[in-house]
Amino acid sequence: MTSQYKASRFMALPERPTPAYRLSGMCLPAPLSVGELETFSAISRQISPLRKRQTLFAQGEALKSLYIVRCGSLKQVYRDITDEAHITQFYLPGEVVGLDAISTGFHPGTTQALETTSVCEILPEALEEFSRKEAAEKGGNGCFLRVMSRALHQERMMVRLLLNRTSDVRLASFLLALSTRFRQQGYSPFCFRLSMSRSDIGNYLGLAVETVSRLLGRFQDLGLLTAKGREIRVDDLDGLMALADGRARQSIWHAGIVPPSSCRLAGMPAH
Amino acid sequence: MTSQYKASRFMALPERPTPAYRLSGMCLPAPLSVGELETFSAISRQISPLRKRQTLFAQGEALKSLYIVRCGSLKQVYRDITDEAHITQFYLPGEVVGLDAISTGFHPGTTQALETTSVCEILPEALEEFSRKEAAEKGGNGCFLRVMSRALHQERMMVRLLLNRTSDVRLASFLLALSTRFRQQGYSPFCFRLSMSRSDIGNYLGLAVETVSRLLGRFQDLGLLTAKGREIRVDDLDGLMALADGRARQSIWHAGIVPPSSCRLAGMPAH
DNA sequence: CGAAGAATTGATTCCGGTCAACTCTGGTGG
DNA sequence: CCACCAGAGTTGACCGGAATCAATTCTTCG
Repeated sequence: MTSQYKASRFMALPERPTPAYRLSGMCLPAPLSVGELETFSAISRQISPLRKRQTLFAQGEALKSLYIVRCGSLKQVYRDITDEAHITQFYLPGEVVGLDAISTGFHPGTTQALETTSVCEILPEALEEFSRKEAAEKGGNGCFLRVMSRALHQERMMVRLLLNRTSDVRLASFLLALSTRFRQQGYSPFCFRLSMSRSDIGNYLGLAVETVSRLLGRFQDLGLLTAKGREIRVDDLDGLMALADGRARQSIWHAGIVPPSSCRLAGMPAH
Repeated sequence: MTSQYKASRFMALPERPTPAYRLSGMCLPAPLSVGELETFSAISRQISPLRKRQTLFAQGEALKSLYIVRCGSLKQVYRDITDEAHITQFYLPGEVVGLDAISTGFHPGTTQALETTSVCEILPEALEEFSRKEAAEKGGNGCFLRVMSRALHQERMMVRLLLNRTSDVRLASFLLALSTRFRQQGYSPFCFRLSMSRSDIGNYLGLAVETVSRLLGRFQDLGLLTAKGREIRVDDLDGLMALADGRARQSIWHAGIVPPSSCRLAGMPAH
């Protein structure tokens, strides 16, 4: 037992000792790796697909099972005491739904399908059995815990992303995250369909719908992408990434193309 | 085995079936309950206290142990690729430090003491042993997982808080969270000392230092609290809570007291 | 088709960031 | 002991980004 081994006891599969992470692509919870997915598949069972707008569970409902998204997508909506709705997560294929209910035993938000969506159910008995076995083998440091830790970390990065960043950076990061996810699922990272509305995106990113719309228009003017309704085609991935990493020269409104009238200075006397 | 029991298998101690949570008091990771604290204490060992500014571990360092704060406080600083520092957490007594390192095996941020601070170390061997036992007993649904789930949930609430809320709501929520924590630790919830600087608070909440300073002044004018340096006295807890829950009548700048000059209109010709 | 929701576009407002000057505090050394 | 200084905190003036309000237009879909 080397000291190297000792030091890495908490580790699952050491991924990489990255000292600093990029902000871009941090907008969505990390999916399970292929190996993890297989593991969980073994203890889960498919349930009949959800139609658009159908809910998987409602806010306040007791946690019965965890779920893994197979295909399609869901949004988790948390309604606060002032009855305002906040979208706290989008769940895409490969992601685990329900982790945030474990502490209280009740779901903190309603989760509903954005399109026809199929999920697998991880029954508690199966998970229990699985955990027991895993714990015996690896000392309680199983992939379940790892998934959770990753979600936690992602969430912290998300806070940072949304906090000090301008609207353009937020949206660019979000789109890149989606693009990455689609690539991981074997779809084109350049051409995909948004399953969520503009207002869902705005809500999630803390932006007004109008801002999302304007930004998409602006990205198009800059040649970064083409948006037709909910169809997105990424034309300049590097450009988008530069934007998302804050590495763009200046505000996108001053990057050559004519700014919209509302941003031109109202030439007021500088008395 | 009733269906009630079955439905609550994932649950630890069902806390309450709250359908909607308040945003206020969601600013800090939940501490361990007394029971959990005892449990972990049994498998941890005290290490020599940290002096102010001393680091517990640095960003990128391999995860060796988890820690529980005994007394004092720490901040976790994440430095991004543009070398900007982001405070991702404050850790107060009773909180577990290091959970977000489990997925990669490396700490995503430097963690340093804000004041003289003592922590307990949870050695990996002890935790392993503990988890194994717990898994055998309760089917892998131990308090460790619960702590993590809670942290995840807290983090999501935090995002919501920072995202759509105005600066006054953010700061009020933050102060209330601190107040609550002090009460839980047996200290006065009305009278406490901030261990972090104004700029730390600003960084954490995504506000400029100046804004934090102005808001504290404003809160004082409104009779919500008294701030003298880092000493805080809460004078109107209900008022603060109303503010934090967004249930305050209107913007705090229009609540009677004279607004600062910079907010008065500069009477410019409206042509 | 017609109605309801989604998306775009324009005009205006305002919150909070930035820059700048200043004060206050605590720590250090002559 | 006090002078000095650096960092923390406060205050003011100004400006810009994004919210808001408002008016259309474009999509779905019953």
